[in-house]
Amino acid sequence: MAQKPSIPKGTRDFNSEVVAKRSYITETIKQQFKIYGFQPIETPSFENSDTLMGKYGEEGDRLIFKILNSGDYLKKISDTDYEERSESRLTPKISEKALRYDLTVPFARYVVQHQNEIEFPFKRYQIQPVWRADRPQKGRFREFYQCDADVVGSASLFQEVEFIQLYDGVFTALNLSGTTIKINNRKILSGIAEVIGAQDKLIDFTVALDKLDKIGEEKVKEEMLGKGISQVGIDKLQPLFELTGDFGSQIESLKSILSTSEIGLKGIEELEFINTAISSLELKTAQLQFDVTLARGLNYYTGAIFEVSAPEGVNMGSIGGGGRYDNLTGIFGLKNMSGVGISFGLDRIYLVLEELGLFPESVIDNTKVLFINFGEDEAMACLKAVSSLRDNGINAELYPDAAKMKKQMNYANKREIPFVVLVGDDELKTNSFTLKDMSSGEQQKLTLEDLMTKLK
RNA sequence: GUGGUUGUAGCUCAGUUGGUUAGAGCGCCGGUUUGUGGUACCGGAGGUCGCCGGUUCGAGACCGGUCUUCCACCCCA
Repeated sequence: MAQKPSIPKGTRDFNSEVVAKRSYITETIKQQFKIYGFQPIETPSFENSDTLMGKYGEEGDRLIFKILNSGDYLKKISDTDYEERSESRLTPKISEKALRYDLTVPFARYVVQHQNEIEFPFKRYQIQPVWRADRPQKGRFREFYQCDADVVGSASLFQEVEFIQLYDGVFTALNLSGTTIKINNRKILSGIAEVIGAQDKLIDFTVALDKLDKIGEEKVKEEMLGKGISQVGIDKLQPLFELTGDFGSQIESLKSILSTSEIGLKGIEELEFINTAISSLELKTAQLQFDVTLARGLNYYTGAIFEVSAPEGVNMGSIGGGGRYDNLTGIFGLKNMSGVGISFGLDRIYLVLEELGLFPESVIDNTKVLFINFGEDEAMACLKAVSSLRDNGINAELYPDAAKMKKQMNYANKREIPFVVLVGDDELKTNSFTLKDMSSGEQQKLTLEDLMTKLK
């Protein structure tokens, strides 16, 4: 055999069964998106590099797949540029396009570009693949799907409330109960940074705090100290590490820490509003949890931030995330356009549903009946019947060759087709159809009409 | 980007300190059975041992590189 072909690292082929299961998830999500009033849009798989670069931080830029210019892309490079071997100077000259890294930034670009045609507040959803040049590992691919819903043009906190309901709605519809929607507020993080005198180190501070449940209190403090946050400041954080109790009481203790920070108190006020609303509306299967360590890497969030974790016992990173961004369209020149959005990680949700055995049996829309081929005349009669079945929405097929009976039956068996129809000499003469139930082995002679009703 | 791990038949995997012609189970194809699948029995096909190079009289096995798998870190869906 020749050298086997292959696909790039971190990409996957999907067989029919996987496609059926994946589309079960996306259809469920779509349905919920529509119920909440979101309309679909799509954007190109690649954008101009400057649309994407610099929007996800240094780490993000490194993970963006760059597309090499067409033609003789080295022609215009000067000798000095070439000799310098500076990646950051050379890359923009040989690559002017890049694969999209998420759906949020292209969406912001879309809103700014089409602002005059859009009715605000604008509610859109988008289900498309994104690409990241990451190293693959569990639940992590280089090509994966995001399912995003965003609203721009409204600063109302009711949007946040509705998004939490939407999360709950989707996971309930997928029969995935026990998810936890973690919520925090960027303003609270800013407030804390302010109180401990580390406003300028907000990112370092949040990245370190985010690791609390993973590496523990001491290591977090070490990392903060290492990043240049003062010991005095870190000591002020102590109450943070001792936060306990329910949503309400955690917020009360935070209030005292943040009493001197205007922005911090604003964040708390927002959280309280959302929590009160959700408490009175009630969630179906998900649980809303305040998590002060929740940071989320993307630096465009300015208000609420969300992250959804799978039910306890399933080892999987977050299966969804999102938040409020007050100025995302600002980077493309449209000011004062607050937005908030959430994302579902299709590929990870798939892995979770698979692990918990939550896919319904019926997701695969298999052929219902196979007509055995006995020869040209018989096949012709079969095709007529097949056509009427198809007209009635019954998945039917005719075995294309007059192969041996055993081979044809075997095919039906392997494909798990539940019924076969036999039309030979006898049936041709009497204009009838012998229907065989593959699981019981029973068979009976029927008219076309009876066949139709049996298979419906 | 850092560290580890994996690759032998379509699939799951054996293969001893380097030594003849690389094996098993399942699957596949054919037959027993020319209008009846699953079971049984019989027979058969299928491998440049991921790829490139090195050491050796001799490499599936040892060494280097590379690609790939999975995992952890970083970061993230």
